[in-house]
Parts: sequence; C-alpha cells; structure tokens
Amino acid sequence: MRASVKRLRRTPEEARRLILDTAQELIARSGPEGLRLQEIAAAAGISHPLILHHFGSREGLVRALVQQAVDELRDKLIPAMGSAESSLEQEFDQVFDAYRDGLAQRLAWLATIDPTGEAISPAAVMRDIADSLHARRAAASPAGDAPDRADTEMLVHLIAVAAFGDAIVGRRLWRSAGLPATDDTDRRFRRWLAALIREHSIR
Amino acid sequence: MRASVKRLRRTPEEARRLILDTAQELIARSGPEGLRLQEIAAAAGISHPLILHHFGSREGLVRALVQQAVDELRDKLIPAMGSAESSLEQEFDQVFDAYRDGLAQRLAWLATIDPTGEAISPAAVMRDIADSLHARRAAASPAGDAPDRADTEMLVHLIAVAAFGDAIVGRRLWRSAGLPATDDTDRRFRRWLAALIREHSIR
DNA sequence: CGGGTTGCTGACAATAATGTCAATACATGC
DNA sequence: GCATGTATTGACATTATTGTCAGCAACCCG
Repeated sequence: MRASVKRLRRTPEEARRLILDTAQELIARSGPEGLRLQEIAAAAGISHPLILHHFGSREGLVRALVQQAVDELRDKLIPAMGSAESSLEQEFDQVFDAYRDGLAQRLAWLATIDPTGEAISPAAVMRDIADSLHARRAAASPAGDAPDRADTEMLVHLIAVAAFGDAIVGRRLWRSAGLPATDDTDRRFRRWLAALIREHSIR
Repeated sequence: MRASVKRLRRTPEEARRLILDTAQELIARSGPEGLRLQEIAAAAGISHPLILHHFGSREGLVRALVQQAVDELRDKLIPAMGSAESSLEQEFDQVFDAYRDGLAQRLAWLATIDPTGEAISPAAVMRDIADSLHARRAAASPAGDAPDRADTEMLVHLIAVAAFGDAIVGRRLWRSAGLPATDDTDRRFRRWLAALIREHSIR
C-alpha cells in the first residue's frame, strides 16, 4: 500500500551524464576495482537496471567511461600545451593538474583493461600537441637554430609520461624519499622540471 | 569410481610462490580487474581453496601480491641506479626495463587500492637511491661545483615517474604521436633523456 | 609399519553481481 | 483528455565468486 513515489524523468543525455559522473566520482575515490552497478545506482539515486537501459551492459558503461576519460584528457591537454602566451611554468601546472580528480587513475585503468591500446586510441592528440609546440619553438628560436622536430616529440613525450607517473605514484615516491608529500613539493618539482627544459631549449 | 589421483604436496613456501607467480602472470596479461581465485587456481593447476588455505582470504592474497611488487621494484631499482660503473644509458635501460612484465601495472593497481599510500610504503627506497646517486655526482664533479642535494632528489623523482608513466602509457602515446610503438622508439627516448640529463649535470 | 601433521581437494553454503522483464509513471502530441 | 513512447523501477533469474568444512593423501618420525 505504498504511496506512488514521484519519479524523476530525465532526457537520455542527462541520465547518461548523471551515471557517468557518478561512476567517475566512485572510481576517483576507491578505484575501479569496486565499480558495481548497484553502488553507482545507489550513489546516483537511481535503480541499477537504469544503467543497463542506457548503456546496454556493464561493458558498455566501461567503454563509455574510458572514452570520456580520453576525451577529457585531450580537452585539457591541448589548451594546456598549445597556448602561445603562457609561460612554461603555467603550462606545467595545467598539465600536471589535468590528471587530478582521478583522471590518471582512470587512464591507468584503461591501460590495464586494454593493454595493447588497440581498442581505444586517443586519436592523434600527441601529434597535434607536438605540432603546436614545435611551431612555437621554431618561432622563438633564432634563424638557423630551430630545434629538431624529433627533439620536440621527445620533449612532449617526457612531459606527458612524467606528469602521468607523478599523478599516480608521485606522492608515494616523495614519502619514500623522505620529503613531505605536499603541494609545495609538487610545485618545486614542476619548477625544477621547467628549468631543466628551458635550460635544454636554450642550449 | 575415479582412480585415486596422485596428489602433489609442496612446501608452504613453494605453494605460496606458485600461487603468487601465477597470479602475477594473469595480472600482467589482463589486469587486476579479473583476478579471480578460480582462475588463478585453474592456471596453477590447483584447487581454489588451496589459495585460501595459504593466504587466508582474497584480501590476504592481494596484500601479498602488492608487497611482492614493492619488494621487486626495490630489488631492481637499487642495483640499477646505484652502481658506480655503468653509464647513464645502461642505467636507464635497467630502470625502464624494471617495470616490464606487468610490474608497473601491479604498482598502478596498488595505487588505486591504496590511494593515500598509507598501508604499504616502499620504505626509504628513493632516499637510498638519491643518496647513492648524489655521492657519485659529488665525486664526479670538480671541487666547489658539487650539485645541490635537492637537484639530485628531483632528478631521481623525474626518472622514476617518467619510467613508470612510460611503462603504462608510453606505447599508446607514441601511437598517438604518429610514431611507431617499437623497441627502437623506446630506446631513442631513453637515449634522448640520458642526453638531457647529462647536459644538465655538466652545465 | 603405524600414527600424527598438514597440504590438498570436492562438495557445499552464502552472498553478491549482472542481466531480464513486465509493469508503472512521466512527458508529449493529437 | 486520451493515446503513444519511453524513462524508470521492483522483482526475479542466473551465474559467479568468496569462503567453509569434512575428509583424503603425502610426508615425517618414532
């Protein structure tokens, strides 16, 4: 004899968005290990069959989550490394911060789900970034001393893997080195790396 | 009316070893997501209660796996970055190779299981490495121009996070940059990074 | 050889997870 | 207001996974 409960009716886009956002919060908090449909549903205030309705299966949800993580990375990285005005230090802050809120964890998860990288490829994000950065470096350097294209590619790779690795194991490593795992230590590392790169670019 | 089957009887150490090794193979292949007792047991040719007998619970097995990954990293990294004779290039090969065979994946998994890094800490591995490297740098540089201790700490951190990140997303990023995801590309990156570091150290 | 210790297994229990389905409620168009 | 479409849900089915337990079997020791 339960009173008929008010039922919220969303557009499919809203519903998918709600589910994806909730799932990502849970992943950021406790990792992808314990990502259960029931748990997501409870956190989102919906029933678990609704997730299956919108994504077909758990597998479909995972695919959507991974795709969104890749898109998110691209959308954060391109403006971070592509803007011509910002300083190297500002760029680094943006790149390193891009991985916050569990984005690095989601990407690491993707890497374990799809080790070969065949299933989902982040398009040509890195090439676009390298193009943009290379153009800036060429413009900034005196004629005849333009840096090698390969050098720029290596540089982009270094920054990408370092920022990614730092997001996942950075704090742990600082602790293991006997240094405080604080924002300040993080910042000092970024500054040091920026100086290293600058030193290299000037030559 | 089955014939009584010959039963293999191992020492507890052998059994634990067999189980851990089998589990790690599975993790390296398909990630920790699908790490099931039944699956490990089937791959190891044992029954799944035997795992529970030796590790108490699935949780206990996970703890042992993570502990072994941390130990393995330490045992590979200290000789790789601590030896005085090898060249920077040789060291880099050892450090980057240390993460192969899924070790980086296991460590990333650990990072998602234990995000704060409180539960299992890799002792003072990084400090030991920094100590060792710093002593070498001081000895190698002319008197009065010894590098800063903080500089060495940053350097060790950079190499550690870059190698880690490279192990997990490196190949994917090369593909995304339009470069071949081959051993050769990997090696070129290591050589480039070694040159960058050398350039910095000489100054 | 006999008895004790314990590694090891098959069968079972308990629970939890994904997925199915019919029914319901909310919106929109006529 | 009524009909249609579909987002949403509760109840259920199915399967898989961890964990328990009693008993078997290999090895050691006297």
